[in-house]
Amino acid sequence: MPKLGMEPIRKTALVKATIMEIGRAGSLDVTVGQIAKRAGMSTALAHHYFGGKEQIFLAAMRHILTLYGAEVRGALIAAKTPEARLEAILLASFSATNFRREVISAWLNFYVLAQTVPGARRLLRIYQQRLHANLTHALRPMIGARAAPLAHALGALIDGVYLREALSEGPSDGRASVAMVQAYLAAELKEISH
Amino acid sequence: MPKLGMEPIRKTALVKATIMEIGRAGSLDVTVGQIAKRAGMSTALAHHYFGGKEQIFLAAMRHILTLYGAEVRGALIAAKTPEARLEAILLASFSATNFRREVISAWLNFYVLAQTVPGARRLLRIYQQRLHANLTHALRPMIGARAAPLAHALGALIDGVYLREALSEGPSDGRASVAMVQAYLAAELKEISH
DNA sequence: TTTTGTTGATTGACGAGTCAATAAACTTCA
DNA sequence: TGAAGTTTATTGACTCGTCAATCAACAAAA
Repeated sequence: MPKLGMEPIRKTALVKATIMEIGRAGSLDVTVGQIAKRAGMSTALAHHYFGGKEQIFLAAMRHILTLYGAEVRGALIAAKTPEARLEAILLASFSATNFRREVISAWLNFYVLAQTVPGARRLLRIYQQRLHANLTHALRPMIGARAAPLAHALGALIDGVYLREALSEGPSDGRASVAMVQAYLAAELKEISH
Repeated sequence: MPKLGMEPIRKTALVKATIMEIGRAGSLDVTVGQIAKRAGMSTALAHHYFGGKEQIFLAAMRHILTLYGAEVRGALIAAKTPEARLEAILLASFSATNFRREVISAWLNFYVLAQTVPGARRLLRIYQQRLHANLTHALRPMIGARAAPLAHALGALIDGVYLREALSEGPSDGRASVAMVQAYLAAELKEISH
């Protein structure tokens, strides 16, 4: 019973199902059949809308990156001071939306994907550049030229916290992670200002 | 012409081939055939010695972890002061042996593997605990009770640097990474001592 | 009747693991 | 010493399962 305008509905269903399945499996060893089933349709339909498995993965990755980007942007408009901007970025990075096991697992696997699939690599680069730009922009008024290298380290630290979270047993604690990164930041900032 | 005592030779050949293949593919999507071919033998022989693909992977992971552990231990015996101990750990972590693309890629993929395979998870935990213990031990004389949380952050930072290295185009620069982590450390240490 | 939605069935490829068979080296003991 | 038996090394060929992708066909809306 084909109602029209199914395409966007099916596509978002597939994207969400993909993220959930990757999170469940903990790897990219997820069949189109599993994804399609979770999204409530046949494999053939998944192929019909996306053309192939790789494109489904890329769409899922794009979706996660888009969500994350939107959340950061939203938090940034309310932040007026550099300090507030930094906090906004951190809070968004470790928010309940982004700091969930499935999402973290998907993220980790996208890193793997980016090693072989140019499209995935491009997407990940965009995320890294945006994060770096946001951090640098917030840090520059505070510490000038040393903003760039510190932003670099901060980015690595954030990624590292994500990576470890992918392995931890218990429920993810975003607040603790934010606190840790902020402690680092505070130390670096105090150090620089003597 | 079967000379005896082939088992250890074959096994190490397979382990090395596994690491190289994972590095080449950038993922765990590596067939036993590819591994066996690179190691110069038939698939059947690989199965004969290891029993299955998973065990080959685990052996490769154990090998990497062992190498890393040995290097850290070796660097630590020469280090007498806490500062020297910290530097030793960092230098070993980003040494030419451990900070090569294939090894980093294998490392990243072992994180993925650890999400599903209990054996892999156990191995990775051991690595994390050892790193944490080493860092804490070096830091305690310097900052007492604050050693543990700082070691936690340091571990995450190191992992994060690794993660980013897996994606970077150019050749890996271990020295720059060491410098970055040390800058962080210096800031934290100065902060704590007022 | 053309476009959009949808699926069951099928294909073609690939890969893990098994097996039977072969051969060389070691062991035993008559 | 040397024949008989045992263990270790090694592989080609095969089985069995899985999965991405395709296709033919049907349904309903425009």
